[in-house]
Amino acid sequence: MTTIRDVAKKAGVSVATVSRFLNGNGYVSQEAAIAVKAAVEELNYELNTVARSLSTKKSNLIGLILPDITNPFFPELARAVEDVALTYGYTVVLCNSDEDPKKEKNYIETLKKKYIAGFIVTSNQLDAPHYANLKLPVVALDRVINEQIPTVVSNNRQGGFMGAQALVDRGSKNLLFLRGPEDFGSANDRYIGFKDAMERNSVAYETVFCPFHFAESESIVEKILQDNKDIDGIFASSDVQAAGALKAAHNLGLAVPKDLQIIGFDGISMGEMMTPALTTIAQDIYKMGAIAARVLIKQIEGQPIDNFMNEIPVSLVVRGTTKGAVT
Amino acid sequence: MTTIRDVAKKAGVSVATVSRFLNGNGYVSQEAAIAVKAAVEELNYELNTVARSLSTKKSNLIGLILPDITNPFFPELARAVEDVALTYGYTVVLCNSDEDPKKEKNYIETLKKKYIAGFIVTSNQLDAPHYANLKLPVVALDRVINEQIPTVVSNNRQGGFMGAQALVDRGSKNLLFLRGPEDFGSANDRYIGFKDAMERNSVAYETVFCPFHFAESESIVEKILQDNKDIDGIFASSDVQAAGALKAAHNLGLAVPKDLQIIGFDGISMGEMMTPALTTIAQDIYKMGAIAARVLIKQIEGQPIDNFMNEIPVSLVVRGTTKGAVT
DNA sequence: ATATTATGTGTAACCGGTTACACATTACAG
DNA sequence: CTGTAATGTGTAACCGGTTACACATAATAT
Repeated sequence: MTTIRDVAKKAGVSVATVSRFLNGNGYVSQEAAIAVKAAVEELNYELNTVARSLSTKKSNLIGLILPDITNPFFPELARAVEDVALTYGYTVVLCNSDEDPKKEKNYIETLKKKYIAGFIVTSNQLDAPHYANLKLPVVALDRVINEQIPTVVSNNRQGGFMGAQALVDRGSKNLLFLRGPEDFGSANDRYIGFKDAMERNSVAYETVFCPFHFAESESIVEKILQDNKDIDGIFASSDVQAAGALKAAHNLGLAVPKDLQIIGFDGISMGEMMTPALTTIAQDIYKMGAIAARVLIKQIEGQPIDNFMNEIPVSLVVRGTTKGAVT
Repeated sequence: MTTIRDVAKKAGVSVATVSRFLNGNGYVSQEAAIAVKAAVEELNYELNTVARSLSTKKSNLIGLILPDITNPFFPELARAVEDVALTYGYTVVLCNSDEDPKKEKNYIETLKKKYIAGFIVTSNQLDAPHYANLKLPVVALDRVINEQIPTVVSNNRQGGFMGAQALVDRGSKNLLFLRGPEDFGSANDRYIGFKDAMERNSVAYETVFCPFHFAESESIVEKILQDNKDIDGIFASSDVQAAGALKAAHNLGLAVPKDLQIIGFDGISMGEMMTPALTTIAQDIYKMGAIAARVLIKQIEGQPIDNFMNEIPVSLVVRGTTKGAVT
């Protein structure tokens, strides 16, 4: 392995000059720059990032903390983060916390020791102070941690409103709203938006807490649909829940969307695979991930953050689980 | 940050002794061990892995190369790899190559510079020599690279046979087999198994190449079903393809499984979410990932590898896209 | 003409570990 | 009782970068 000393020798300068040239800081004469550049190319020199990390206590690693890699929403997000990070020369370490706080802490500790440059946090296993005390650049993605931490979220309230309104507009009179995990702020915002819409429309509705997991959603919804035959519209806080609801409807022989309309939330590509394809409030997943990555990198590189709250608009994607619009 | 020198001072020994104690190699007297242990605890010392990596040219990082993080099969695999790696003290870096050889090479180069301990490769973007020349422990997962590289794959031939036979047993007389990407060995094994079954049963069949992507599968299958109304059974080389086929069937108003039976391959949990739920040849995804991780770690730690070819049995999971067994 | 500032470079210490090697002591074999 | 092996420890070099600081020269200000 060629080192910076080899390069220095070949270029006839000191290691300090080589380092300065490589990092573009300090003074380097034109002459020296040319010599170093030639030596680097001739020797095929590649900088050792481990040595650099040891010395600078920095790295080009970004941690992306995900609660559940098995929920398609997160891989789609991860892909966007990765895309952007790579173009800026950062490597993303995916941390699947599996909704286990211990696992998440373990990841954070391990990566801090590796001088990780920062974290993008999409999970909500740990409480806010824990992230705030990290002494590291952090971006909250798809959730709010606190006002000091730059945040990228969808306009969840608006989405909640839109989904509810869409069902009402299409004739649903008895709604079921599937709330997300109680401790998940974005899910609560969706609920607030939903309630908002309910106040402006006089339709009956009920709500139920439901984890973002298919099988649980299926059984919870199936039970409710059996107890309450009037329900003719379900709005889920996530597409995975909606998939469960759709399954439940099928299990009970309900015609979707004729007897029961369903709207999900997320806009994961899996929605298109279902039958009927899922109508949903689509988040701009790629954009969210991309912005989160950019904001984190800005922070890492000490650039000013213009706005701490990036609220991304959502959109209603009408597919098969709702009736044609009743305008 | 407390260093090994702080510990040495506090324990009244040299850094070499501390290091030997920490790594459990070389001679350390009982007395010294106790003193060091106490000092470590008192000072809350934690070893700096970056410094260690620089010195040893080793790390506890494992790279997991995935072709497409968006295909649910891979996150499920990743989870298993991660689980096992974590218990052995390794950290997994997920490398989503996005089926782009350049991206994959970039990952490999970046991680080699970080003294990555080894790779688990599930992608097939690069040719065999590239992986073989890595000078690093490698495990091939869900694909074969060559005989020198330890391999974990499903019994794909058997799976191909089973799926085909299952359709025939359930009355399908005109099969369509969706082949996977031509350069993907495991998919070809599934095809071989399928053909084997075809030779033992006199049923008509046709095959078509089809990428492991939902939308393409849907349109390819829809076209074929329109051209050939006789097809009454589809066997897909992956569940994602099968999802596309199911969608195509729905688009054309075909009753599944009455008019058309469908069997997928993989056993991803998404199969349960579809309607009807997908009958499939299930791979033991968790087991595959777990074994791959263990075999890689064995290699890394210089332990002997008992068998280079780990073929994991598959199983037929009968759900809703096939008729009840005709025994 | 002198003081000050900008430009340019090299030496050597440092980041925090590992480990070769030299040196000591103790145990055991012959 | 001596020779050899096993046990135990410390010093100092090394991994491959970064950078504070000292020093030199050229450019500009006064």
